[in-house]
Amino acid sequence: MVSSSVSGTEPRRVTIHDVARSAGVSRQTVSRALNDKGEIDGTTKQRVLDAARALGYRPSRFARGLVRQDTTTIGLVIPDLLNPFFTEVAAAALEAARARGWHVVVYDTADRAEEELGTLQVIGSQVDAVVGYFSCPEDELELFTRGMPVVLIGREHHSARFSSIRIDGEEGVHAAVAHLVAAGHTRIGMLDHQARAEPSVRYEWFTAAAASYGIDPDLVVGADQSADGGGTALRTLLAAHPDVTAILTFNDIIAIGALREARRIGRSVPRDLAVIGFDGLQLGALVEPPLSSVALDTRRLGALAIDQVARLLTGVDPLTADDLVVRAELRLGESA
Amino acid sequence: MVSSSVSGTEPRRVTIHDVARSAGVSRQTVSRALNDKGEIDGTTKQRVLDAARALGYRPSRFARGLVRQDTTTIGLVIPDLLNPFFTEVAAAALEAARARGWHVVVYDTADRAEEELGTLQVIGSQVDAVVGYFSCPEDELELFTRGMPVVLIGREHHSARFSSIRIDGEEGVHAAVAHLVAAGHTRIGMLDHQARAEPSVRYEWFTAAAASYGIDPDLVVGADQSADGGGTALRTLLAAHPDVTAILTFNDIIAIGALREARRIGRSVPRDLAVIGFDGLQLGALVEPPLSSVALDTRRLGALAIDQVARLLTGVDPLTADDLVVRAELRLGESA
DNA sequence: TTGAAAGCGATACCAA
DNA sequence: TTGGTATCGCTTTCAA
Repeated sequence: MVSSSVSGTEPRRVTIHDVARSAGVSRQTVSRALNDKGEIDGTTKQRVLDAARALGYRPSRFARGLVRQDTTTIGLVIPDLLNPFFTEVAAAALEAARARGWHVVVYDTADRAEEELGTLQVIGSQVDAVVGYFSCPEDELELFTRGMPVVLIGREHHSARFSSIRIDGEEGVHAAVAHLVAAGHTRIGMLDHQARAEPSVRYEWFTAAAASYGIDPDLVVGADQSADGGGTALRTLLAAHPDVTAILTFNDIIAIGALREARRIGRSVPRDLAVIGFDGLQLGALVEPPLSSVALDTRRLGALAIDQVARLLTGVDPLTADDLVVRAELRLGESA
Repeated sequence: MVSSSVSGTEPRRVTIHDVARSAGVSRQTVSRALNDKGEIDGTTKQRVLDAARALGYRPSRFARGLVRQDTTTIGLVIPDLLNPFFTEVAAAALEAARARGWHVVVYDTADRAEEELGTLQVIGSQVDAVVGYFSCPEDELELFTRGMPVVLIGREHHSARFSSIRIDGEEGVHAAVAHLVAAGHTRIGMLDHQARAEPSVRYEWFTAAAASYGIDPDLVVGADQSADGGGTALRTLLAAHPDVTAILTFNDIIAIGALREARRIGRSVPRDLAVIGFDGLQLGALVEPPLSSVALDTRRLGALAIDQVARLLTGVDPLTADDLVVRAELRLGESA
């Protein structure tokens, strides 16, 4: 039924003009009929609608957007949609955006910095604002997002050019360590993020908390951001420090991998090894035993980012760094 | 640094015209400078670029799209981004679209049919094609997507108006049942999808396979599409049929819930209860024991959908129903 | 109730 | 190397 180009002829776009001609009216009348404006005769309207349908007419979003400057589209850039943490944030952002009638274009950078730039290049001319995770240098970010509101998530340092939502896990991690200490643990290890050269902020929170309890903070090993990475890291850690009885991890995925590995090597959790993750993924409730975690409110994270975009876009009353914070708190499962 | 409206004045858009005036050149020269065309003096170009920067100029995507009819945006509609199955499909679709330089606007309908229509209404004027899961009646779907390519996923019946990717799990389910039978199981239950009135196609595959082995196919109970739903359903099933020693489930999420419930009630998996899911989620590898599943190639699913969109969009050589199939195959973990 | 004309903000094709 | 003009497809005045 849909007519397609038969003999190599380009299927030239059906415009409002074609509909007008076919219905024997002017373009503006077509516009009225299509947009449900009043001031139009019922019969005429029907005739126009029929003609439009017959021709398979679809208004150009560009032409329409050009005239009624209203549609807002934001670009959401995340490193990996398959990582449940980002998925949760994305879902929250999508929901908050939908509530405002905005569209969200999602870009998955596959965790590669070079993809980020490519994405930004493309995005730059396609969205009204950008929200996301970026690992590329700020000056490049700045270069590619000129004049556009940008809200960074979970990126600690930033220039005045950007808004950024800070993840504050200091208290949560402290509570986690306190919980472990109270349970009698004295040798607490950490499976940190290994990708970056310097230790993560989460590790710094851990060392600070450990210090306040007189715990040795040096039982740390880097882990790849995956379940397998967590398993491998746990093995490495225990090989070096067999006396470790509890671990904190950079995130829940790593923790889940550690859980699995512990089971393999016959360490019962939490009896022989207590495990506390970070992020508070819904996924944590599905594993055995249910994961304890320093949990983040991902819904709030996504909603906050979108809220700030809204403020930036209208220019009214943007939130300051003090408000752009999501605090993590210890949520106990059964793994610690 | 970003100038915003100070005294209630609308922050009128900076156009190419403003830049031209500020740089003392014509609009076309500005366009040349911005788009890296040749035929422009280096000095002039720099002057224009500086002016643009100073003014915070950003080209209108609508105006640009209007004249260079090239950008393609597709709408991806999924019921729930938090459901790992849809996430996997979405990730695959995103990747395939990116490879083509397309943009993907993602809409989460929160599993509600009425949201689907609202989404379609909005989407209709914002994208060039639609890919996704829909549960609303076909005629409504048709109404809201007039003249636009639509690729449905995993929806069995469909009018000629749409393309649809069929999920064929017949052989996979048969293999699953064969595997269970070979292991000595004779009482095999199924935790089906409960939302719909009629039993699912997956259940039909199960009954067909069961029949060929002389297995009673009536040990079925509906489950909510969640881990908790799986647990509840398993409880119900075992209460009615305590002699069941193996189950198939509508999907992996339900299976994972069943796994957890089995553990709670002291049934060891797979010794006391064999479990086989459906979907083959990556998540299945994280639970204990690793889930056996009738696995779908979600990457292919997403890629295939995007491929068909491409064909539909250009009008060349669209795939037929026979090609639009993704077959599921049994992938054994340790749960059966 | 309808239509003519004037934009919306950019790019393309000429001519200068 | 530049600038004028037409054009993309649609909506919005303003007249008729």
